Amino acid sequence: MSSNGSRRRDITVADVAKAAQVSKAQAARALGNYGAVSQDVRERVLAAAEELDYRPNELARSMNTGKSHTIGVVVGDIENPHFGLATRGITDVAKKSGFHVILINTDEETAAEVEAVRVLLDKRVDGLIVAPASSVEIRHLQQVRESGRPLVLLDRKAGGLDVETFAVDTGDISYESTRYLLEAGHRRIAFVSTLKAAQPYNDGMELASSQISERVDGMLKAFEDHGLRHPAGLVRLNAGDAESIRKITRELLQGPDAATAIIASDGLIALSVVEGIQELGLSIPGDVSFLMYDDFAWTRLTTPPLTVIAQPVYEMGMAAANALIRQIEGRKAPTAAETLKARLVRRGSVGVPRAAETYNPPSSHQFTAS
Amino acid sequence: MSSNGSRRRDITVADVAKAAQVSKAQAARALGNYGAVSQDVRERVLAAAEELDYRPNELARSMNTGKSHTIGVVVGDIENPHFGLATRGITDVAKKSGFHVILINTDEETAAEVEAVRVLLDKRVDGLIVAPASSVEIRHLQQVRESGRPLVLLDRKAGGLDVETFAVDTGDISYESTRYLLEAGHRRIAFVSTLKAAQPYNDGMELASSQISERVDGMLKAFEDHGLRHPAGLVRLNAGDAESIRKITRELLQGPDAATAIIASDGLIALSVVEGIQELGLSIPGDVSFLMYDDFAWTRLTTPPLTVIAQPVYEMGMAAANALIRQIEGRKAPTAAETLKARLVRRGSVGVPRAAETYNPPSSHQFTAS
DNA sequence: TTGAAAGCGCTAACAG
DNA sequence: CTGTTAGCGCTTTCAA
Repeated sequence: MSSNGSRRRDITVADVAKAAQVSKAQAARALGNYGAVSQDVRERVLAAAEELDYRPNELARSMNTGKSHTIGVVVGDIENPHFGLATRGITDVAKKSGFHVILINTDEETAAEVEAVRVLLDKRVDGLIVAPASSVEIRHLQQVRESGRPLVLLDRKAGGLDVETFAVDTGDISYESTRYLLEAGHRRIAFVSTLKAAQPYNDGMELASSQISERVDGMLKAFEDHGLRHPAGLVRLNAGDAESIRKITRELLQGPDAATAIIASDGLIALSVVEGIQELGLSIPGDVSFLMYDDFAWTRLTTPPLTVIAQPVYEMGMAAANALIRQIEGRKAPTAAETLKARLVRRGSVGVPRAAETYNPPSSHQFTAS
Repeated sequence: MSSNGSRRRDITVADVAKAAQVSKAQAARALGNYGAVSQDVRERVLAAAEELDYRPNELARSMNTGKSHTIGVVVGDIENPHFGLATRGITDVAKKSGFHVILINTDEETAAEVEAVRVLLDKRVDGLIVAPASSVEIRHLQQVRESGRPLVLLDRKAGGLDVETFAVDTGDISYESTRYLLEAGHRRIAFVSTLKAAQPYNDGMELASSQISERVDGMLKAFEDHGLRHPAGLVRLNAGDAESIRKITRELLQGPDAATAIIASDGLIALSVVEGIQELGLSIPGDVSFLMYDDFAWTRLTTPPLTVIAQPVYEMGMAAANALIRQIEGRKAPTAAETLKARLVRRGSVGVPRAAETYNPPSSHQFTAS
């Protein structure tokens, strides 16, 4: 009965209305679940719709209501589990609230991000969640604000932009972690990040990522408070593909001024740094200590298991989505914003540096003190 | 000049037309880049658009043209790097062709998948890429086909559905891997999968996933060709969360009939299985041999590095997206479909089983023969 | 080339 | 409650 075979044209409210012998308006009301419809009419319409296998055209609906029930998400790299998890947090919350998610990848290019935001706006998404590639180039985000469309920032802050932002505060944890390494006796502590920069890092340089700049600052401050100065050349940016990361690792670990500890700025970097260390035939933590951001499951499987900075990434995604949806629905912000705190998980990859052993011999090679 | 301040209403073609002193139709033609427009008009319109900061309403555009330049992607679990990578392949290709991607997660629930497909269709996506949670419950996919909307399957086949499918053929590689283990002397080879099933696995049971059923079949066939019968109780399904996987691992590895080798069906399972093994204080490959599907970077960092079945996941995503876009644009299928082949990467997690050592003492503990 | 006018499928006023 | 009549912003006839 309902097999329309090669019928090309979609069934519309008009068709349903005709079949149910009511006006288009009544059919639409019954179907769209708004306005006033008698029980009788509703039943006839719904039955007809069922019979005809009617499917509403959400585009037409959105055009009228102005709502698409879709939120746009812009991230740097979906392939990075950090964003994979955050995205999962977003989609889980979105689904629960009846929102759909359009995802766009930027490869951490601001140009791609500008384009992505534009496209999403053109598609009339109800709101945007953006993990800005740069904390500085934010004109396009400013414009989103001005357009009045809800916007929430994820993972990174953007200076001078008045937007709800959900980013783990890594300044404190960077400080804490660095102190931990300093107390273990490390002085040559390296930090490796993918952050793109025109020049190699030098002291006091402006970093375009709030995350990275927080981390570097935290590290420098820890040194300072320790009465020390962070040695030059140990903050390495532009750690892009696996090959370049391994190269950086080799450079960091060879020569008389080799680093005794390396901090990897994310899980993808970590993978290549550890590979690089292994390639050099060095052992962790015997020869080099190692610390990384993000607590992925695999970090517990290496020998030794890795000491990591755990970040509530999934929660961050959830919080961002919740906030955005709240904005979309015009509800007020809760009085107390949840805080997203990172945590240092001490496992086995941090030890006492070789040089320190002579004047500060530890009972065990592994460093586990406070 | 162009600061409209608190202007709420969006700029439309009508506004641009007025500003450019041409008809709405002409403005639309110039803006939409179709129809015939004189050089003069085009310039005036474009200038006016620029001046007013006009942005087309893609919804309205889509409603007329029927094309949304958007493809819908439905996967079981974005958090699983397997899909993360595949999704990356899809989005990369999509972007290059000017398509956008709407992503929906199903948690491997068919009900959620049915809903996801419906939503995407309602949103009038130009085409769909689905990684079906079940190879059996495919009515909704059948309906997509019937509706005439382009559809491509990813990662898993769906029996009896005439659809272009991009899935790595894991039957052969399963056979090969099992033979590899058999030749090393293993007889009690376990296979752990997340596949949801009402009952524990028993011989000849119908599996709802083409992937898993291929893998199990390949394994059984290898045993058969070896003149053996695969022992009962070693194919374990329903390996959901980390806890249940560790429990399964413990069960598999304890008692007189313990497995001597475990094959993990994906990277997420692998993580927990290896943890489970470590918790039992067993060593790989000394006490248990281990093999897993998917070659993630971390598998090279464990001690020993893990022997894996590498799958061209990114390529799979790319191929699926290319095929879908080709269908959408109405181009013919290429004569030769690319094949997606898995590859056994022998590293250090497969050895000779304890029992076999007595009558077949290997020179080294590690098994590396062909 | 151009412009007027008629839709796309739906929601939203406005009378009954 | 119900139906009629306008739109939403754009594309697409169809004449001019």
